[in-house]
Amino acid sequence: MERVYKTDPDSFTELAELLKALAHPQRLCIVKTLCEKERLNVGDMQHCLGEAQSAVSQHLIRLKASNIIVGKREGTNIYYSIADPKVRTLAQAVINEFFSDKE
Amino acid sequence: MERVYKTDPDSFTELAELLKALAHPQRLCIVKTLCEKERLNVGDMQHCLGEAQSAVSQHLIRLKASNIIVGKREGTNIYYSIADPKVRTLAQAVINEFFSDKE
DNA sequence: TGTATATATTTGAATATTAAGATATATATT
DNA sequence: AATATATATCTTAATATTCAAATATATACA
Repeated sequence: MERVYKTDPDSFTELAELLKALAHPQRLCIVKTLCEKERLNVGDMQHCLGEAQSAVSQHLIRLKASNIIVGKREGTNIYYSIADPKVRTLAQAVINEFFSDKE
Repeated sequence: MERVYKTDPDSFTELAELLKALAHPQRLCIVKTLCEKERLNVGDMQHCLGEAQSAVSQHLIRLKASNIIVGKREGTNIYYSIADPKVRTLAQAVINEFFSDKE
């Protein structure tokens, strides 16, 4: 009996987690905007998303837990930004690829 | 009161669905391999994944439902392949981006 | 027709995700 | 200290995902 190919699903666990964290309309919206704007506080995102405060906050926590964003407190606000260049590149690649050539 | 930005989360619904379908280790494994091999039948994937037949079948159905793959019956086998070039490009971009520069 | 092989579907249980409302915490200002 | 603002956490209910086992279907072949 012959194996046609051999690949290890375990090696995809981390990427699957990352994609899962991105795979939500509001989180994608947050990430895309952060890719463009560098940093935003939660209130700004609420305006953008038209979402309940707790919902936005939970999405941010999810994104932070997946190391997609980081938050920095400044006074009463917390400013979020993309955690690292690699994530930014990946997120932008996905979004651009998807929205490009909608011909 | 001033809006800092305005983006519509709804426009991300479709992309979120796509990413959600990809966001599973075994499905990523399937998709990556299909990107490289053009086409595979279910039995081959089972060998690759080391998964129960029903699990593999259900992942394939999920991927098919999200228009990521298509299946073509040939006799007793069903051969799956990536549904369209755009999905292939996107999937490859994600995977390459993620696994590249693991320096 | 009967049987083997490849694949799909159904079902059920465990777990995860989501959203909303209520409450809590941290900081700032008076 | 009291109050306001920004954000987080907890709780609950609804919904979705996952996997495995059992069963069903489709094709091929004797």
